[in-house]
Amino acid sequence: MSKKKSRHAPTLNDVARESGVSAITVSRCFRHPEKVSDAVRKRVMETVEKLGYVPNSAASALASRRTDVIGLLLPSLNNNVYLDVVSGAFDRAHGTRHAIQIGNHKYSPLEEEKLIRIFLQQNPAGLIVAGGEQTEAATEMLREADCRVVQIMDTDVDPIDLVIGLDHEKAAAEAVAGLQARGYQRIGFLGARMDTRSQKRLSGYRRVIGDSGGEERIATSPMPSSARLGAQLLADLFARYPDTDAVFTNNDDIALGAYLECQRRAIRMPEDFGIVGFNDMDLLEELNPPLSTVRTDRYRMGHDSVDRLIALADTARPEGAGALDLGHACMWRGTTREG
Amino acid sequence: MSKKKSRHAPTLNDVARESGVSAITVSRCFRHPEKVSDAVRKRVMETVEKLGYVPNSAASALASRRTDVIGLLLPSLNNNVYLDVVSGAFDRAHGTRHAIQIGNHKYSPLEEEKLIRIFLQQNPAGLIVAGGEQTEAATEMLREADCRVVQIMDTDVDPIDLVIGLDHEKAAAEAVAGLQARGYQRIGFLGARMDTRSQKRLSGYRRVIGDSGGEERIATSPMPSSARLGAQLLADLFARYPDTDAVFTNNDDIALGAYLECQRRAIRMPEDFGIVGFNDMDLLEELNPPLSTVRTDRYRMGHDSVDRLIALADTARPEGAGALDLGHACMWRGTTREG
DNA sequence: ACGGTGTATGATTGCGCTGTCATTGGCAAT
DNA sequence: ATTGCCAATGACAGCGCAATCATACACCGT
Repeated sequence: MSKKKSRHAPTLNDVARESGVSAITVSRCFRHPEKVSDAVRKRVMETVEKLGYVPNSAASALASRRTDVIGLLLPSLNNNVYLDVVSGAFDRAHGTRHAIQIGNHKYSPLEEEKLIRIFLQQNPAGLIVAGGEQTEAATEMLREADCRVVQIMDTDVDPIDLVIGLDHEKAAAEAVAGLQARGYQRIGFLGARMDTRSQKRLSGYRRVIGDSGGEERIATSPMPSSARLGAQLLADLFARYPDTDAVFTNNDDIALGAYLECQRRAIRMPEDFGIVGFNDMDLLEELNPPLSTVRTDRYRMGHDSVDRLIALADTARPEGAGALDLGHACMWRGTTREG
Repeated sequence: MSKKKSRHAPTLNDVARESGVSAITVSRCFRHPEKVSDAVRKRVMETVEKLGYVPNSAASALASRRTDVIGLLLPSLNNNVYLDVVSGAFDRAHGTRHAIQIGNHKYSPLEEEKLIRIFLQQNPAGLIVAGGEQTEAATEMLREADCRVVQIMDTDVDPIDLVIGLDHEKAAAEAVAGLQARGYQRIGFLGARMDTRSQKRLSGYRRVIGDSGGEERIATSPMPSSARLGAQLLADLFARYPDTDAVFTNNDDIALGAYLECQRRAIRMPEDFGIVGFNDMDLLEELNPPLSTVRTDRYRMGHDSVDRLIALADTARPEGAGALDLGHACMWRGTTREG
């Protein structure tokens, strides 16, 4: 039985024997390279290369009670917004020993709670949640978790370890105020799905409209956002407020739908009607006229949260939980008049 | 030391003790439920529920030399096409013990080879590759792999276990023939990135144009596709072939760019110019006029490949590798004349 | 009553790695 | 030379589970 086992991946022991060191030293070359002398590490790494050794992550996880998995819990996978987050996260994790594992709870807090439980049970290296409306139990689990947690998308959530996002209320307020500054006076709000972030954008809209003594003109739907829905919402808004002269929308899909509806109705943009979207998906800039929107940096949210998680892995929960505001940028383009 | 350990997830042994059975029986309740009597299984499952036991996947993987991970190797994460695949894969895996792990090789065969090696080393439950242009070594590894492999996107690749996709050459040919049937006579091809699948679409175009004795009018770019590039490619094509009266494009991004460029040039669609895209992303149908395209079912590719992999897990490599053609559908809409 | 057959359950072992603690040897301070 | 200290390395045990083989028992036909 102690013959050479063919077709069998080399183990840590194989590398150790071949390099003339003990197994634990080989292990250290991977986990704590600073604790191994340069000479030995070099020799070991050459053997690793030669044998094509790849650490067995299951064994490592079992022994250390810690996986190299970073969980990424998202509310949707049908949405470009989260695709950008995923893309940033994967780019940062690439080449490290960390793997990103995605969970999709489809905007269901209960589902999210279940996913958090499952993920935490596997002792992830870190967890990224794009939440904002977790259940009590979920929040409690995250607080008790013995891995660092990054909350992304919003900045105004109760922070656990680190928050990376932007202030949706403020961004919306700025967009609406920008519309006013550009001479639009009867500004409406179009929103779909109306999750917590959409609610924040709505309240930013409300604040500015309220402060200026204007009338709220709101059309929303619980449906997921789409261009088609955007067109319907605009139609709905016009039915109720025919003199509306601009809309700020929940997101770019809705904005695009409104934009296309305006084209169908031969409403001139930006002269007679203004539109501002939210997120700045690539396409908008190519339209004629290009669509104004609020740019957000989703890629960086994904990228930076993984980056921080790798840096913070195996550290204790920091005293003061931090917030990293990635900000936003209003992109005033062809669907709004000059300021 | 044998006090009750607080803050410690219950293990299989805890469940076993609590239910009055042995550990292996509890294990069997999860892995091979049919081998346990109903009465015992019910009792065990109640205990599982009561203690909130969740199997430790690292330990399971180590002991069984098999993880519950299904690898999904993709060439891009900046693309709606693959997002749909991901979405389908996650939906199918949801609620099973299987986890999807994504790898993004960014259209680099060498990177893909590296990812395949890393994934295989962890003994995945299955592997999904959206390839078509693997390196020799990569193909060899997949053939030798002791997990089932599903190749998606194309049907005309050399199959390993199972192929799920569509015939891009045929789909393209049908689209171009459709343009001809609708009276367009000087049809161009617009393509970006020109990976293998794009090449197949191009050769479908070439075949039909050649068969009809027409002239090839081709504008391509190695850049990733985008609406902006689509506009440029159309401009390029017009510069060389001013009398072109229709284009079939590599994908919808390019089609959209061409569409917008036509709008800018005030070229009337479908009367004076026809456009057909590829993939059918949601947005197209909302445009004025709605954009004609070839519909492909990416969601189902993701969904079904996970489905098959779960069914085939732990089975031997089938004798005759199968191919599942999900087909396509030409969506003749507003950018092409009536047939 | 008997052996044969099949089903349900258990005992043992080890998967590959890393945490912990022990050991070694070199070197500076005394 | 002695002590103390630190850096580098090693021995050992065990993480939680499932494969394997062993065992117990019910049930069958003869």
